[in-house]
Amino acid sequence: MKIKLCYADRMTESASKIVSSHQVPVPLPECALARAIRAIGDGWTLLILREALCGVERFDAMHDDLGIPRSVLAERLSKLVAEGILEQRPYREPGRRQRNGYVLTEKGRALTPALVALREWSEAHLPGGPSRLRLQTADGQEVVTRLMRADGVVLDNSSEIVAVAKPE
Amino acid sequence: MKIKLCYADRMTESASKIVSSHQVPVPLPECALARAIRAIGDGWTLLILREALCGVERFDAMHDDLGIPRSVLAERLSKLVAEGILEQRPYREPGRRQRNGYVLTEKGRALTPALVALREWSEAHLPGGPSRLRLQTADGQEVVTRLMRADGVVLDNSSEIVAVAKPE
DNA sequence: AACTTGGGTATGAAAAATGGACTCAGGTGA
DNA sequence: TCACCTGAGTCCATTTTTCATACCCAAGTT
Repeated sequence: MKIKLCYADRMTESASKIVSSHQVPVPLPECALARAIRAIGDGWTLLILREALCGVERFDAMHDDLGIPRSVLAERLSKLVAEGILEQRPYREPGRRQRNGYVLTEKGRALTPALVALREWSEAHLPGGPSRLRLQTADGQEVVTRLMRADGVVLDNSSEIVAVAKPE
Repeated sequence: MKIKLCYADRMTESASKIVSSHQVPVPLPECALARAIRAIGDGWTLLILREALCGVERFDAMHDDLGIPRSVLAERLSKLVAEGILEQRPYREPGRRQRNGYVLTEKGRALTPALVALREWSEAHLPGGPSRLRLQTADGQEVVTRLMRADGVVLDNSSEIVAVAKPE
């Protein structure tokens, strides 16, 4: 997947044609969402982050859980470490030699809301029955995501959201 | 990416070894998050959803914006339509023949919180400067996502979230 | 009739994923 | 000591996707 570094001229030539605030071609390099997708937007990477969120740290455990080819897992793990989303944590079991596991960094843990939102969407809109994966607080309450306005008012899911391009 | 249909035996054999509530290998088919990732977790698909969220409806506009190969775009769009995330909306410009655009269904719009969360993560943790893509309410206030407990209390981002497997 | 345009297909080359074998280091048991 | 085991990878041949470019088609325009 080769993401283009810049938009074609469509934006400039069509800028005056934008009537509604919809139809907003923000150039990819100036879009935080596009950058996030470039960083973690691939199926195996997201599943690896799910494992990490569940506290699975070891190469072989991830390999067994996901059925991912070892070479792909190795490549994705090192990419996530290079990006600062995972870090290696050496550990040793009694009577075993030292090995490294992979755990989320602060930056990696900050992806929790996105993963929770995906989980909620899936439960609400995809077939497959209820999820056995629960994400909860230390005191056992389920965690959910909600859209809010910047002033803290929670939005119901019928509210209209519009995408606009900030003037450069 | 071939996601395994079921876990290896690790879960059953290791079930008693789970000490902390971390290390929770929920089988992939019983995990809503895994199902969401299988449905939309690939880079081009996420970028197409971003276009749709921005109100871009036409094949050629998406092609120009993303630089995606036409064949890949055609394949992804038809998959999204088959999954009920996008729907074709025929339109005709004056003096032009009828064509179809692609717009989000209700199910597709329900992905907004996940995409907003990704955008926020990117702005907070990836380099690249501020995003020009703004998501806001009709009255112009920025929209954000927040983690909450089920009882409505907003969690700050230092709160500990634990993943647990519901008993089957 | 010839030309244009949006919205796709077809095709061959290039890149990535897959699955299985192989490696390597350190610990264990005989 | 030496053969063997294990976790954590690397290597490689085969298959599958992507990529880029060219081509196609239907309706409207000149």
